[in-house]
Amino acid sequence: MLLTRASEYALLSLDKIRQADRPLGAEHLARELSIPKSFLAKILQSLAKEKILVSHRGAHGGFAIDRALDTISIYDIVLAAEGKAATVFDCTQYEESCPHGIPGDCVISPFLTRFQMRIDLFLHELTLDQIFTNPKNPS
Amino acid sequence: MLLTRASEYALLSLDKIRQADRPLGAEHLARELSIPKSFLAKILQSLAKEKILVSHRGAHGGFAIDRALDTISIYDIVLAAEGKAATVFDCTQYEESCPHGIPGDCVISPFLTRFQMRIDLFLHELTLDQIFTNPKNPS
DNA sequence: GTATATTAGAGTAAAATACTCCTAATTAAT
DNA sequence: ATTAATTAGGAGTATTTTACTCTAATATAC
Repeated sequence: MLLTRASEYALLSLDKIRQADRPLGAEHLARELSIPKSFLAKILQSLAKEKILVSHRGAHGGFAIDRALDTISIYDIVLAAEGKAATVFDCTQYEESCPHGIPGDCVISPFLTRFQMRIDLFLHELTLDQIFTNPKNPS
Repeated sequence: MLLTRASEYALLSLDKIRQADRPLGAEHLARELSIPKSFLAKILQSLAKEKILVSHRGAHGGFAIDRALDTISIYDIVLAAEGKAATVFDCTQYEESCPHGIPGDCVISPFLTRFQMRIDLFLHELTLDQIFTNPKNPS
């Protein structure tokens, strides 16, 4: 799978946070979304570290969004949540056992590069405001 | 990662097989590509089962392609090699712990579906004859 | 009939994923 | 100031997936 639960949880949390008018705590979100609390906390911390969220410590603290939603790409969210970019296939990871010897320079490399570029483009162009069906404008 | 070594090995093998004028054995391919033999054998078997390759048992046996390359999509190759379709994120796998209760029906489902469709389309449209740089027409 | 192959199924080792837990550090309210 | 609420950080663990191996059976060319 290209994405893991970290991205799923990040996106579900961001949907709740964007609808709130105050910071939401990790525990609150975990309860509302039925997500393990300490796992979610880690993910929210990652999002904060990458400036997708702002975190407020202490009582009445929590996480909030202080950027325009159309400046936050899904690419960045996934990158932050997963801790690495979503890749089609990472040759460099198998450096020791690359059939061709030089990772990224075999007959399938052009295909992999093209495929990866498609995905990156899609995720870069897509922003937070685009992916959720707007609750203010229901069917 | 979206793809695993199974797909990598499948594509590398198919490149060799398409260039050969006789069936190539698993052992031969494994040696030439520096791929573990019994693992590659499994993958080739899967490709044969899905009619991407034809296999010939016994002496002078091996694997060959008896279809036009432009009728073999990368989608089918990946499906055969991996034993399942390449998915962005499979909610149904986590059925028991879906935050929303009904897998495939939450706020991120439209995004996931759209993303998956893009990938499927790309892999479906791309065929074996398109991904390799043609050795008969070098730079 | 023997050497050369694929086929089938079960089993295993290593790596990635999906978490937990504990101990700070920080801040709001009292 | 003290306390309660909350994030931050690091280390550790369980489960699942990936990436394989091995053995026995079956088929084929010569």
